[in-house]
Amino acid sequence: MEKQIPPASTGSGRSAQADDAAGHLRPLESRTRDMDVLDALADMIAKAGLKVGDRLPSELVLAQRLAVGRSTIREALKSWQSLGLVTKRTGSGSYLAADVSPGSFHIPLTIKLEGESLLRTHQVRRALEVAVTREAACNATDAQRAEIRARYEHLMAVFHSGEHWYAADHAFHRAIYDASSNPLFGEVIQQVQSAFHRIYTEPFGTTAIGAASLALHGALCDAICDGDAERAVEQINIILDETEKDVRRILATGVLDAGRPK
Amino acid sequence: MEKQIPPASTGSGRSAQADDAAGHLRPLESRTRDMDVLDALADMIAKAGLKVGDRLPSELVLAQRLAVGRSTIREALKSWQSLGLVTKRTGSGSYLAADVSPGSFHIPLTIKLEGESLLRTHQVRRALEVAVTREAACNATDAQRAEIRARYEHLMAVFHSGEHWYAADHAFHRAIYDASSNPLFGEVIQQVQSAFHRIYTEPFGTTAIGAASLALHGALCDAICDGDAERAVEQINIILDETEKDVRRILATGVLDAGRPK
DNA sequence: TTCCTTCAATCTGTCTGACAGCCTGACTGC
DNA sequence: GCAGTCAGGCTGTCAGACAGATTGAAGGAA
Repeated sequence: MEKQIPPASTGSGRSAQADDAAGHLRPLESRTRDMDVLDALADMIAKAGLKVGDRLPSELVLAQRLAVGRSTIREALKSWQSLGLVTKRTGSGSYLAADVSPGSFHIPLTIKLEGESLLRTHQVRRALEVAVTREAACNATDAQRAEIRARYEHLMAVFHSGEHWYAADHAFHRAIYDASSNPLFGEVIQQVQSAFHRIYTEPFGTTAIGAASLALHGALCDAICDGDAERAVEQINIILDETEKDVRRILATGVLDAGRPK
Repeated sequence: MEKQIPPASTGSGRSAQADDAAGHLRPLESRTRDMDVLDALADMIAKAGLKVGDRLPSELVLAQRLAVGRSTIREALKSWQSLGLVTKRTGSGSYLAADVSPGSFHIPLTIKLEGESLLRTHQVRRALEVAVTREAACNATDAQRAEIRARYEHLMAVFHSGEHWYAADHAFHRAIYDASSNPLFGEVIQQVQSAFHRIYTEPFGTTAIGAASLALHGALCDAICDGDAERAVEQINIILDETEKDVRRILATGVLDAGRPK
């Protein structure tokens, strides 16, 4: 991203050599005060055992304790805020919004909003869902399989009661992610999904998207609980096919709001 | 992430209903001044045609033009900085680091640095690489296939010359991403890879990782250019198997630096 | 007693002004 | 032509101030 790709012509070896040599250099970031503040905050959070939702000390307190100006504290918190690690409420305080353990770091993804973004994010989701489903089917513990089944039954109960089943569906899929023994899959999928929702602002789980696929979740649940990876992958693909049909229908009707996401 | 998952017990339907109802609500962001500034900046960048690497107007100028305090400008730019959209150089200015087109947005990922993070990011990469390889084999245009082959030949030329082939390998894989007709795949993979590199600071492309797989790239290139998706997927899996072996070897020798990434 | 109103303390969002250190381009002397 | 020097511009950081939002507690009404 920050590096220019050399031309494909095999002729000039000099510039390629120079580029390769430069490949050994990493931009040494000038330690700025904000970073020190964030490190200190991460330590504080770990040592104080703060959990998601807890309130951080006020900016004034932090500034005094760390012996820096409030502006510096604010800029540091701004970084975390834009990474989704904290949320700030005017007049109230800063609240932990994610698990900030020292030794966790963050990669921002940039997605361009174009006409087919919905399909694109769905494609990425499919690749990840297939992998995570296979993982879960192969590696889930008995407790995790029981959890998946419990979530599935809860989902069906909610659905048959006629209530909105967004949260229940979310919980079901998340149980699968958790069973995959690789939390990164779940994180990436959830973030991609959140991008999906930001593009198409209508809440997932209404009749618009996914309703047709709900009847198929039972087979997926069974396959995972049986440890049958191939059948599970087959089922998740069928489910995603249904969702993709819905997405294409939405694209065809041109419901996609042209406005940029805020 | 900001929502509590209801307990799996199927007993209480009330809380689940409340959560489902809440699923229809989106957090309405209290328009804060920073956001307005960022919107204005995005417009400015679009209208002025600023490209990656260009310098933004100074904070003072921006503050005066937008009639806000410099603090506000700084906090807004801090957001973009932490999202990797701009880089700031002390005493020099702020520089565009990514394509900030109005209508692009950003999803931050959190990765915990643990012993097996390398394997986890590699697993995610595998899921995405398989998908993107299949896409590329099926949908690449003739020009794109030619580009892939050119990059491959360049890669081999660089390799046989004994120089470092990091950039060339990067370019080869990127040509595949570009041929997939879904730029999102490439973006996600590159970001995951950059996380990989931040964990294991040694540059990819030295003898440590990937050298064994280089000989296998030819078959991958052929399969994609032939449009044989299944063979291409098979080949990329073999390549990733080799890389995974290297990763496991690194983990076994405990080379992973214990320090947190800065 | 219980509920509602009011209020004061607290906190964030924003602006102003200031200063040190870094960067850059132009100038100067050789 | 070239290298060193310097002034101006820019960012990083701090201190102080004020408006608006929030919150919890005190106090009054039913």
